[in-house]
Amino acid sequence: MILNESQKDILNEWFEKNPYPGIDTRDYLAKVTGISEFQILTWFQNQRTRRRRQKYKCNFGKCQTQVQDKLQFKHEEARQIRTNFTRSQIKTLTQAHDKNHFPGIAARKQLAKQTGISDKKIVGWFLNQRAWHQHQRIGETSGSMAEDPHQIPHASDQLPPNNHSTNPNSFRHLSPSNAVISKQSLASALFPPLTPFGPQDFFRGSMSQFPRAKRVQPSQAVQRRENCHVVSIDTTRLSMGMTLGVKIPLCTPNQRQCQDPSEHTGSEILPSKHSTQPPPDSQQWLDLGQIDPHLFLQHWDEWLQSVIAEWDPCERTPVSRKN
DNA sequence: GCGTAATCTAATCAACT
DNA sequence: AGTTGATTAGATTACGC
Repeated sequence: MILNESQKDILNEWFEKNPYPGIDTRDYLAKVTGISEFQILTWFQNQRTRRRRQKYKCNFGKCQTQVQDKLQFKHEEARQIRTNFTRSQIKTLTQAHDKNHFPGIAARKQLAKQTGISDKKIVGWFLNQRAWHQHQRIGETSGSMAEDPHQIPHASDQLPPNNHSTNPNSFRHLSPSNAVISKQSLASALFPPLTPFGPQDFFRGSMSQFPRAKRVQPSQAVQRRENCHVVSIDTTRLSMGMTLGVKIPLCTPNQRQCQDPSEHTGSEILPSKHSTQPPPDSQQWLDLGQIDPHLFLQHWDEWLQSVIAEWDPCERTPVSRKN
């Protein structure tokens, strides 16, 4: 869908006033422009990202200004009133989620019709549900790893059946023994203090100057894994205070295909959007115990140094990117 | 205070220009 | 090749109970 000029004019005008419109403004704009509130939301999100990218290209003041921008508009407009889904709605959504974690537009429309929930809320519900499952899975994996230090976490494991009603994001309340360590801790353990903004900023999402973990779309995951040999590491064995499974590219810095370690986060191993086939099994993943630790450490060191050497803070990526 | 819907950023895609 | 709308993960915020 392409917005026409008058629609863009209206949105741009409102964007100048407030890049963080609340639900009332978005509803109003939806009426005025004739496009959905969800599309308004998406348009503003894309605009913020792209204008920021232009504005702060090669600008180290980004972090500070971003925060200021957000604080300036935050809370000025109300959020959408929190929805309480009914049991039957949750049941319907959960059943759909069991069948397919990535419903397309057609499936969502069907669900919207069935439940009376808007497409936007369905998208949000599935997002939160997947997030909950992902962290639940990691939590279970790290918990079991503690019992069996030889067990390698395989991100390609099938997702467990959805037996709970609704508790996405409750991973935040995992007990310490089960908790997935924060990305900040992971970053501080993985990266030397050469990063200009320190480990705290490294993974801070909106604050990040250094690229955050690169994601792979569900439909891409299988393809990329086939092109890159990766070592799946049980990081609990590295005594670095980490419990999150990390996969490290087993290739030299000159091998361009798999330089970015973040391409191999667990999140990339997702069911294909267009396929009901389970992800390839874990046979392609090498057990750390199968390789020479010295060889591994050498590659690891080489890789780290290459990332640091190649990283230009003015560029958004430490290594070459597809685009 | 807890559970979780809503919202954020960044990365990425496909379709279009 | 650049632009744009859409979708995703992961993180965070904030509302309702």
